[in-house]
Amino acid sequence: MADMLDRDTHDGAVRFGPLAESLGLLLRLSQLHSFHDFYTALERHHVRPGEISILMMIRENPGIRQGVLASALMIKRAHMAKMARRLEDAGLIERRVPPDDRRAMELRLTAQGELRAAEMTPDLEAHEARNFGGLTPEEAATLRTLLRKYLALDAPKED
Amino acid sequence: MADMLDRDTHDGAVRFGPLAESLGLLLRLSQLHSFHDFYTALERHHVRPGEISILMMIRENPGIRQGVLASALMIKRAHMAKMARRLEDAGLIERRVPPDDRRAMELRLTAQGELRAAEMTPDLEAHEARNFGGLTPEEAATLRTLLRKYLALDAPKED
DNA sequence: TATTGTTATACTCTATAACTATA
DNA sequence: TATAGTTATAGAGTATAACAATA
Repeated sequence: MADMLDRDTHDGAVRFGPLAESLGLLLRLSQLHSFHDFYTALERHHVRPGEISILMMIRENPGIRQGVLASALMIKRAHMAKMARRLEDAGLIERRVPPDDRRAMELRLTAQGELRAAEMTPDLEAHEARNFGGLTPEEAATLRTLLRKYLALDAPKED
Repeated sequence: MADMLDRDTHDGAVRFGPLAESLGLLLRLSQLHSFHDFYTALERHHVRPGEISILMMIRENPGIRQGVLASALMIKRAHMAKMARRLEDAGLIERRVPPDDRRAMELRLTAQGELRAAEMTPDLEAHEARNFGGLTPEEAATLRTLLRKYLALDAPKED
């Protein structure tokens, strides 16, 4: 269908060419695609996109230190500091200086934070259940497995 | 080592919990992971990350219209207008109003743009060849196939 | 009326470096 | 000296809405 195009006047289908083999671009477009649904699904909770994963990760790892969380989520420390402060101001997390290292900052959900996280969970799950794009559930499972391996998510990581 | 954790004082490995099944988060982290290498590999060409895919896409689709390109790359029209203008100012692309629709704007690489694209190609290819993360080349190929299907990249798309 | 591109604005995220207080 | 977190700043991406020209 696209083979009748004038070589120099584009009208119909877009050719990705070698870029269709670019893992980086495919990941970027896939992330945008996924994000679009994510955002509309979670919009009503009035939490910023980046904050949701932080809340959920703190729920899974109570007492996690800011820097550890930042590196797990590939967020810069400087940015994490701002977001953590904001979540504290919003009353969703508590930040506590541990006695053994007074430079550090441990993060935990407050009761209100737990509530908000619980409120968001159904919408998150609905988003995940819907977020298959053109994939079958089995293909989506394979995709997740490959992404985890790509990220070496189970192995310990350096900064 | 991590099994002696107090339920509430995190120190060792980070638990992703249900988030390890979140396609959205996995895509986001993977994209950041990939981008990190991409950025350092292409840094010396002094072209912004977003501009590289635009140049490469115009090379593949000479005469493509701004809006079509924007939707293919999932960039908002307003943003594309700025980037296209910038690339034009840099002398890398030419923007031409087609006679059949004088609202539109067709994009083509200039000679200088072709040169820059050609200069970047080896670094792009080196990045792609390196960008397997923890995957085997076969797994990376499967990952690309799944992402293309997730994106329905071959099928025509709505806005 | 609808569409293409443009401009303007505000917000989010990112990168960097300098700073403090602790270790 | 090195590390954890903070602050400040600049840059890049994104979302939205209002607008002009054209269809």
